[in-house]
Amino acid sequence: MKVVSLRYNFMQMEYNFQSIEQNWRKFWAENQTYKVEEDATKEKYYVLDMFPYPSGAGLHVGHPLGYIASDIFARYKRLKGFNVLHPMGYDSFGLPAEQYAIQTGQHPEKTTKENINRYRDQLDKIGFSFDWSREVKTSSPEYYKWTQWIFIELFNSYYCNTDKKAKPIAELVAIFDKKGNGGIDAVCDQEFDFTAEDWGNFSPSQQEAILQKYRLTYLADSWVNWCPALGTVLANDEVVNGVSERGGHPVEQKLMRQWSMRIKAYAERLLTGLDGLDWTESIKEIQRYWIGKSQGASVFFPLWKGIDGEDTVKIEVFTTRPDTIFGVNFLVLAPEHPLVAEITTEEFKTGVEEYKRLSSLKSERDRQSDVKNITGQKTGAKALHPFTGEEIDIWIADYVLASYGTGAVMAVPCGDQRDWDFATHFGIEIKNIFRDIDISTAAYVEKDAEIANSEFLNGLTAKAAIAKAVEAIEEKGFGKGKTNYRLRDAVFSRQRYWGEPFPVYYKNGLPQMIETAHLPVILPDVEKYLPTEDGQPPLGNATVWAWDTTANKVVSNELIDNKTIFPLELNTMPGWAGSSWYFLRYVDPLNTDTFADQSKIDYWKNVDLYIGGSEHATGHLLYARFWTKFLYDRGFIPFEEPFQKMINQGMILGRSSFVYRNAEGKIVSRGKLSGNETPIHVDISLVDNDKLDVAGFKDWRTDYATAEFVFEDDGTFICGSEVEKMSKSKYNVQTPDELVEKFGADTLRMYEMFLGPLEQSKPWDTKGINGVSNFLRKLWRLFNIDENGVAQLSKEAPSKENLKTLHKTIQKIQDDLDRFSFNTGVSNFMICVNELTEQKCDKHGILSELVVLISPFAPHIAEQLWVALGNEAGTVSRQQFPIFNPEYLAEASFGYPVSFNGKMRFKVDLDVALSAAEVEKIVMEMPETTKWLEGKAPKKVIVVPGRIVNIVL
RNA sequence: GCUCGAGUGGUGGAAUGGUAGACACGCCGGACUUAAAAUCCUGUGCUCUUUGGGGCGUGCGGGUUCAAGUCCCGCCUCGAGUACCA
Repeated sequence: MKVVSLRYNFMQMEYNFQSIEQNWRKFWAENQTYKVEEDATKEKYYVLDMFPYPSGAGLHVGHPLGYIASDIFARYKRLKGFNVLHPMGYDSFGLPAEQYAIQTGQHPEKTTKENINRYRDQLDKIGFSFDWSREVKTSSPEYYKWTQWIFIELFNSYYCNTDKKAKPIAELVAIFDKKGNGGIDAVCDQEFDFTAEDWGNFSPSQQEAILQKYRLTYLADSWVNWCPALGTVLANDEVVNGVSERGGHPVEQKLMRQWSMRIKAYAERLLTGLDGLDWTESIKEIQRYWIGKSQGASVFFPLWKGIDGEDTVKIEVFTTRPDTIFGVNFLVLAPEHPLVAEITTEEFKTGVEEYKRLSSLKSERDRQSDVKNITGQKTGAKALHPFTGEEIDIWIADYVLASYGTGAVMAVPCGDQRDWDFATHFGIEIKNIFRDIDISTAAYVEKDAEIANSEFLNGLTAKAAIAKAVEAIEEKGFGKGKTNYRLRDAVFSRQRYWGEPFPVYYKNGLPQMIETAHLPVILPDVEKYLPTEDGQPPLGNATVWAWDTTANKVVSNELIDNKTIFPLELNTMPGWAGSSWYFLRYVDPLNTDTFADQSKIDYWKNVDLYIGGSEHATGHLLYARFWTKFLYDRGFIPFEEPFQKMINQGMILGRSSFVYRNAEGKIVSRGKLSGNETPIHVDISLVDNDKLDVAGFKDWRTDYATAEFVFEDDGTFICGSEVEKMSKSKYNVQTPDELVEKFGADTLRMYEMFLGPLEQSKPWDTKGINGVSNFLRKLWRLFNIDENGVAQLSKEAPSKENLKTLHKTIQKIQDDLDRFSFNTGVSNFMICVNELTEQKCDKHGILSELVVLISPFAPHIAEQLWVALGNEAGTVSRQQFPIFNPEYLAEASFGYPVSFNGKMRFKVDLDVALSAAEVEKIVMEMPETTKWLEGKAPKKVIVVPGRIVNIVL
């Protein structure tokens, strides 16, 4: 033993990861090793990471987790002979940079640039195989020129329900010119009819107002989530529990004129498209829920007496339970419903006004937390039940939402708990339409009861009754069957500075698109990044922000004459604009004529593997799917789903350390706590294995310099710990840089993978990193590298045992990678190296294949060893290797069944690659088999290739 | 409340219905060393034991199966999403 260890120390070159990694980083950059081009002779594979927002805090160890996994996969695919597109960029528009700008007056572009440089620096150290020549930044004008272009295309499109796709708005206008809008089945805000003649007589602004109801992006007054603290509106996915996702500020409802995206037009396709995607069921489920399809009917309830004899006023409600229509006791409108003011009787005017005022004051959050508080107000108006002709009261209540369905419901207290609560609270009589069901204590919401008191629906249960009710409603013209979606159109305006400017100017109050040839409209400079005094968005501060329609350029505001020079839009686009199509730009990032060259798009197509967090389920992932479908409809791209397979990596949490201060101000060790101490976060760099570096702690903060300590009995100071999100303020941030410095990038890469399943959230912990570090040193030692960096290995033929170890590993690693089990992949390498060490294997043939196999995981050491084996530098990173071909193991292998277990099944060693018939023969001739069969002939013999033999009697 | 996911040693975690706990950390013991570090070796689910071995073990209770961590039914706990959606 002693001799062996001495021999290694004297003769072997140490594994010096620092110089190795530095050299290869340089080599890869200089040789552009990872640059890819279209290559028709190779199959493409597109591996993408969700690009980061470059925040000021830099990367912590959690960020690279997904990047490492995708990098391993990209490298693996390259070894298998695929032409791999693996780019990276930055989602560089966003709130933090702007808030920093407000505080410091620095241009967000400057801080963004600094942050990007820092990110790039950190990323480079981890050995990613990104093709950096394809880098995109959403905040660069060359990029957002095409974001603006997509916006214009959306503006110039409508959604045709007949063909179930988006089409140019010009085609719609042509139809209007010819025959009006009768018979057109298109997605539209409102139902109304006009003839070709009407259309011709409308003024341009009337025409435009109509078109806005069809366009896929449109300007409309809508109820939006307004966040006063951020001074901007937010999309639904940016509001969490009634507060803003960023910063946690309260959000209220406000009616504002805003750009919106007609994503609702795509609701059905966004829903059905999920079926073909290889995503986790949970993300699909979240999207399904968010889209929220429900089938039912919309029913019109005429007013009891038309206002001033007018009999056209009808309240439209949406219900999923038309079978309960005879149980309707009253109607409820949302307080914001447009008809409320109109229908309210004199007697109830003040009450209704007051109720509307109170509910408008409530924030979204109050409205949510107030669920148990039942409120409502009678309007005095009455509607007629369409079937029975009964008079029913119309109420307003804020449990009815203006933005869902029609903003009005038919209340069926016997069959809906909320209606029941409401009726009970206000002492409204409840009609029971269920046979033998007691509804005195609660509504009956199940659908299995027999319906009674309902004329033609009597005796039916829900399913049949719904169909029959819809039939009757349609037949009598009271309404029609309808599908409703919870998904709402997405607000697209933000009252911010640091975002894409709209390519829009206003002529007579009507929005005009700037022609593509004159894009991009570049974000102007402003003095202040805050809203203007009169409440305009920050772009209201810009002095050069008007559009000259003759020169086609941005000019000074002073020149605005509304004849040839017009004001430009003051809002900017939301953060998700740029990220909704960036995967397309990577394909051809420098193109100035189009968003990407058609032939390149045709070659690379959509993303094969997308890795990122699941927090984007209802935001980015939905919007990107929407835009992709739109671009597909309009013939710009040949696919309609952007991300075929997706893996969601879990969050890496921080492990915070605490010291405890007692009432006397002493700092107490964990073992000496009495329970009355206050925990204080302490920087984790001062703590090793829960042991505090007391001297360092005293230096850390001046107020601790003279602190008194209560130590453990053995004189050490032990910290407490807790798992929390990694954050600067908790002093628990571990940067990858320190670990790369200390252990090397290859160790970091493998350790992050070794931590556990990729999808799982887990606390960061460096306890086990030595294990990986030892493993790489062991691997290095196997190669017996001499002073000149050359591997001293035997050219002898490998032993059967050597081959078995290698082939088993090749098989397992492929299995692991194909099911994205990177952690077991690392383990299998460890097993392999342990076995080869034990076998004292120094065979060139075995070890060179091992290097290839391990290169996706630990590319730096693999390159070094590859060269040490006498190969050309850089080739292991790009070349195709036959060890991954299915034929390889079949040809090279030898196998035999190893274990007999149970009565009918044989587990066979993994590296068996004999044909099924051969395995069957061997197994059938085994003494155990013969004994078990007792002379009977088996009915069936199932051989799972190379794995398991089942014998069925 | 509803929907989805997960519960395995001291720890992170392996395991296609087929020898549960691979691999790693940690720990115990040993070798080498003046010493430390590094390295290497042995052991390590719990438990009983006459040291041969035996019993019990994958949140709980049932079931299917020759065989269940894995499949089915009912609970418990934790996590995620969502929340008056008519």
